Amino acid sequence: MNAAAIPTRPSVDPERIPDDARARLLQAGLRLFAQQGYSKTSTRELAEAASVNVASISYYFGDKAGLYRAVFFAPTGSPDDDLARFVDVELSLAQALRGFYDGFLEPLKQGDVARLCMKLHFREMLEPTGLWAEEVAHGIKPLHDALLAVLCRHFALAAADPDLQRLAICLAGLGVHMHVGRDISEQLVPGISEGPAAIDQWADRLVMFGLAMVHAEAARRGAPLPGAACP
Amino acid sequence: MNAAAIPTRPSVDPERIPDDARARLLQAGLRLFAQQGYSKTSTRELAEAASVNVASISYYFGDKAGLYRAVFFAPTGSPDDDLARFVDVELSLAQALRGFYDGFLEPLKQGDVARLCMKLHFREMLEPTGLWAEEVAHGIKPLHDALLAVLCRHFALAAADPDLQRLAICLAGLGVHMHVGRDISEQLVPGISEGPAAIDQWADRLVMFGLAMVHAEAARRGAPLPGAACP
DNA sequence: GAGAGGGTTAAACAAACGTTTGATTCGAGC
DNA sequence: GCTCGAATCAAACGTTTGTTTAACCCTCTC
Repeated sequence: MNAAAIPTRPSVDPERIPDDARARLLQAGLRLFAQQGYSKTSTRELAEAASVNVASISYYFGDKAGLYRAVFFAPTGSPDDDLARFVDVELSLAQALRGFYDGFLEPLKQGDVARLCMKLHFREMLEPTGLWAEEVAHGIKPLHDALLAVLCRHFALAAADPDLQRLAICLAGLGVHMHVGRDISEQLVPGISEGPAAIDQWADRLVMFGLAMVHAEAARRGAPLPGAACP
Repeated sequence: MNAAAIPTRPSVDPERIPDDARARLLQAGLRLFAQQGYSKTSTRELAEAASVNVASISYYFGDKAGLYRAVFFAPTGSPDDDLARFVDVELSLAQALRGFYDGFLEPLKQGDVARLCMKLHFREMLEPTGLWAEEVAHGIKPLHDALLAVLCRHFALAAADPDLQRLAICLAGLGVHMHVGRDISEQLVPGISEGPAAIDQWADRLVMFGLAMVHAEAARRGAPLPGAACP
């Protein structure tokens, strides 16, 4: 079927939460794709979970891949919002790191939707498709570059060198691991990430650990930062 | 077909590297399952990659899932080896962390086999099946507990509290991220993880960052460790 | 009331899937 | 020379896959 023939979201009323077939398909798609992956989720399973007919998938999204694309790029909180949390030049290093990790952890405090959305994105990490490349370019690369810029500023560097890249990757790694390793952490230490209070405590620790890593890198360079733990 | 009828590995000669159909299937299975996942890999694709007939899969492993199981639990370097690297009570904290992260990073220095094996395991992390639970119990839990024991010793604690658990999870997170986020790191900073020399440099940094995190936690507790950066 | 058209439905489609079958080849053992 | 069993093969099995078809509601418009 011609892609141009696919009907767009009918009657886009931002005021009322839509509960039509299209919305239910997006909802079911997010849950099923995130929980069991693309290939293991059949169109009939999707249709049944959304309480719609199988044909609705191709009717609204062209095909199964179209539904997946729509789910993947569904409103996931603008990446600019995450950037705004920590790029401000007025922010101290600790404040910037706080904003950086808040961007990672806040979705965990919200409902299952945001969590499933994250899981879906991280799933693409292991089986890179075309979508993931786009996500890296538009969602992750800007975040990484922004973090590098913040670090450069505090290190008084004109440009990032490999060691600063490694620091940035490790800082991000702490945040990534909160999502990727969440289930296994819960299995090892039940309740360690359960509830908003626990997430807030994680944020405190991530900031503390991140700060320690930055100061360690500064010390290695022989140029301790102002406000370091040991002046 | 009865499971008991599945022929076990014929003529187990540890001296000679076997190149029979069974071995080639395991090899192809590791590569294909790790690269594109279980569902996206068809039996015909496996058979063609291994240059064997499709029927050989059910002949040697019962079914496709049996081949996957065999690949998953194939000799992946005993978990005890990883433990032995850092549990020695004689080791300093820095030495223990060095051993801990070496266990994570050494597979990255070896050939593709070890790397694919890691990828296969981390893939199970996102779609937990029965196999993953077993891997957690036998491969990851001991590692986590051993790391906790080392930390307890250096912190002079009788038992681990939640904050020590968080520290251990973050320390492990740095190692995990080296595998999970490797591809994307390479995409963000080409060459950052290419070659054994780069991996060694990563090991140095991970130890440094890990040490900084431990010391930060000690400082937070108001009980700096001996040998801290700022006595 | 006739017509139009978006939305939904059950049924059917070809293709691909995992698995099984039965025949064939090969080499060792008696 | 013969048998037996392990190993391999092409072919076919029945199921499930994603997708499409054509008919069928509805609710509006004229």
